[in-house]
Order: sequence, then structure tokens, then C-alpha cells
Amino acid sequence: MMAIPFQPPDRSRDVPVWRQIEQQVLQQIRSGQLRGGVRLPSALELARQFNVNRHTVRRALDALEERGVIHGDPARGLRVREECYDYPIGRRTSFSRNMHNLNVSSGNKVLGTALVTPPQRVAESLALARGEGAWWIESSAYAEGRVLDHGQAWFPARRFPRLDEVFQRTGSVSRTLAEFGITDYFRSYTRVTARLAGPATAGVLDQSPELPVLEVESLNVDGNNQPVQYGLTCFAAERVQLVLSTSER
Amino acid sequence: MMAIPFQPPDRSRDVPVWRQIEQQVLQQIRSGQLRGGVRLPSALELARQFNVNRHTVRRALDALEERGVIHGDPARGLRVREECYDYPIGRRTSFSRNMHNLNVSSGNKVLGTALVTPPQRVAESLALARGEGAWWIESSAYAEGRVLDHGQAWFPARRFPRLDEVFQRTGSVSRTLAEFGITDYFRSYTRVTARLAGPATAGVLDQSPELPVLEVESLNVDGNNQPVQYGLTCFAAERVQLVLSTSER
DNA sequence: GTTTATTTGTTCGTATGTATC
DNA sequence: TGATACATACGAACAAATAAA
Repeated sequence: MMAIPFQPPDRSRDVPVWRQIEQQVLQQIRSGQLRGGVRLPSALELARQFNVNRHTVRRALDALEERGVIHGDPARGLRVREECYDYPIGRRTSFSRNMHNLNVSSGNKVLGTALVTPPQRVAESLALARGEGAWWIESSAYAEGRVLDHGQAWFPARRFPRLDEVFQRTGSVSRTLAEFGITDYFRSYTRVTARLAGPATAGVLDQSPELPVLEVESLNVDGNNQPVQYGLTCFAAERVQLVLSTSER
Repeated sequence: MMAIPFQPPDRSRDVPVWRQIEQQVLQQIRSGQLRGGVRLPSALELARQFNVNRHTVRRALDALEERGVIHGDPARGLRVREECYDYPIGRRTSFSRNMHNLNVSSGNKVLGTALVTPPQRVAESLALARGEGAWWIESSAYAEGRVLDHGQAWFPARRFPRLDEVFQRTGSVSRTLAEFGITDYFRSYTRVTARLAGPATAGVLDQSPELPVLEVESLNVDGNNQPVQYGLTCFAAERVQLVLSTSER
């Protein structure tokens, strides 16, 4: 645990000691000195650093927890809460558009592509004939250096020849489909479940396998209601929050 | 009974053999190879396929039964439990309407009511003045004998006098609001996150604290866009799947 | 598997300064 | 002036949960 340069509160000031502590810790978090997920020193240790009673530091921590900035579990310590990215899901959900709206440094990395015969459930959703092929794209998305999701997507191979190359070049679903003449597409259905990450997903998402992920199954269709993409995306639940927009259509 | 391609567990790995078996069976179920209601091979047959002792297989099956994935009756064999309930979320989400659509034996149990000063986040969402009171209702919903969710809801107390009694009598949000003259209400926003259940939620949901829950934060407003209900609902992730309807409005 | 130590979160009690009636 | 209420800060102790030895 690196020492954090906290300053002893000024007791002559009018503002209460616990508020000064709250401000200092918040400052460290907001300035990026304390990043999301990082463990704070124990309440007792903080009390020593600030040279106050444990209760006084507790009061500050309570205020921060109330504001949703930190989170404490008995015996597990205090952690800075991962700031959640709001990930809107609506009729025209698009990751690159979402990330662009967030106005942060974001990216999309293609982990692999292949021409496969998809699992039954995928084939049904894409309305593929039995044994018909599909492009399979595995990717992960980043924002500010942190992995947000691990996605798999299937596209009908017959309709989109050499889609893998296009996707490698463009790095986005919307731009890829645009090159095939699909300027707009819509979300047909979205299913959300939660499960434990497990070793495989945890490795990609850089999180504990014992922590949950949000698994989103989705189907995008073109203007003629023809399925163009089946997606299965796992979001790191600590870092992403799904926001369902019901106004959009 | 079709033969299922189970692989013998890897004894050199760090993860226990029974967990590997649990994972393989779960994988088959999740991937759709084993659908809801299908009968599993007998424990003895599974032991032969995995080349392990019958007790090892039983340990894995016990774990799966604990998670509610499979269900065993003496002398009737093991069956894969019916898949998750689809819980639609849209502009006019209503639990009782959802459950009615499922056409199953369902219910809503009021666990407690109180007049409280809500947490900051709730107060802001409900547009309450500082220190203004709200009715707090804690409830849980059932279907076919299984707990599906654990919900908390807050209602502005000033606007809804003695709402607790009405809710106790009607047992539903929509019917309660109807008695106050609100015949229709809309979903303002919905946020979905996942977290581990923890001991408290696990107790109500009758699931393991180490398994995830889907936490849905929602705000309902009336026709004049005035907030009428703030909700925080935890769904047992193994038993419920959220379906986001984007067409409705 | 058991025990020990650590950490959070809670409930008492005490004292002090400040604003208000 | 006196009485009262309130917010702040400190002290001691305990329960529950977890991590480490």
C-alpha cells in the first residue's frame, strides 16, 4: 500500500474536521490518484494519518459511501467504487456511438475472426439454413485503459463476403455494415442476464472470476427486418451499467 | 437418451474434479444442448462417462441443484429445470402484468412497510424536499414456489397518505396507484447492474450469496411527468432474464 | 480444518462549543 | 442569565465477516 499524502485537518477552520477529510479523500479520487477498485487504507490507519479519532474518519467515509464514491465490506476493506460507464441500450444501440458520446479515449480490439457454423441458437436467430456458415468475430472494448466488455458476434456469411477483412479494417460493427450498404440497423431484441465471470471471461475482462458479468444477447436487423448480426457480449459488471432508454425508438 | 459428449476431468488441474463436472454439465445446459425439462442420465451413468466415482458426480449434481439449475426427484431421475423467466422491461413495465402474462402461479409478498426519510439518491429521484418523508415498501415476488426478486420501493408520502395500508390490501404497485387516481404510469429510466447477492439478499432470494443478482434501479412517473415510485429490485440472476422491449413506447 | 488477527460497522457514553428560546 | 437542543469530536467495547497463519 503506497502512502497517500494526506494533510492533517485544520481545526481552526470553520468547516468540520470530518468534512475536510471527506474533501481530501474525494480530491484524491477525482484527481485520479486513487483509481477505481483500489483499496483504501483501513479506517484506523486513516485515523492515524489524519491524527483524528476513528469515528471522525468514519463520518467522512459514511458520507462518501452515501454519495456512492466508495464502498466498504466488513473485513474486506474499503474500496474506491469503479466509476460505471453508462451504456445506453435502445432501438439503435451501437457501441462506437455510445463510446463516442462518452467522449473518452476508447477503442475496440479484434481478438479473432473465423468462418464457422454457428451454434443452434445463433443459427436460429440469424435465420440461417442448417449448416450455413457465419462470420464469427471476437472482440473487446476499452475505455481509458480499462476493458469494458468481451464480445462475440456472428454475421451471415452468405450475405457479407469477406466481412472479416472489412471488420479488421474498420474495427466497428456500424462501419462494417455501412460498407455493405447497410446504413441503418435496429435492435430486434435484447436479453440481459448475469453470471459469474469464470476463468475464461475473467481473463479477457481483467477481473476476478468470482465477480459477476452482465451478459447481453442481442439481435440486430436491417430496414427489411432481416437479421444482420447476433451478438453475445459480456460486460464487466463493476465497470458498466446498462441504461435502458425507453423514449428512443 | 442421446449420448452427451462429456470429457473426462483433468485431475492435474487445480480446480476440483467435481467442479469441472459441474461446469461441463452447466455448459451443456447454458449452450442449449440440454434444454429445460430434459432428463439427465442417471448419476451412475454420468459417473461412468466421467470415469469418476458416483459420489463425485453427486457432489456436482448437488451443487447444480443448490443453484436451481437441475431438479431431482427420488426414483424419477434428474431433470433440467425450466429456463429463466423472461421479465420484460419497457415503457410500461409492471410486475403483476408481467407475471400475469407468464400465466403461472405467482404472487407478491409484502415483507415490510415504513415511513422513512429516504437516502439521498432516492430523494433526488423522487424530487423530494430535504427531509421529506416517503413510504418504503419491501416485498418479494414468487412464481411456482420460487423467489424471483427482492424489491424495495419508495413513494412520496405527501402525495400518497396511508399508502402502506393500501399496498398491504392490494399487494401491487399498479393497483395501489390506481386507488390514488393514477390509472397509468410510465418508466422514466431503468438502470441495470449486476452484483454478488451477499448474505442479506441471498437470504430473501433463497440462493447462494456468492451468486450474482441483477439489480434494477427504476423510476416511474405519472402522465404529468411527476415521479410516483422509485424502485430498487434484485432479481435472482439464475431464475430471471430481463428482456428489453424497444418497440413499445 | 482451526485458530488468530484484521477490518468494518455498530452501540453505548463523555465532553465541548454554539445557537436558540 | 439560565435552560435546552444540537452538532461535533473522542473513547471504549462488541459483533460479524474475512484473510492469513
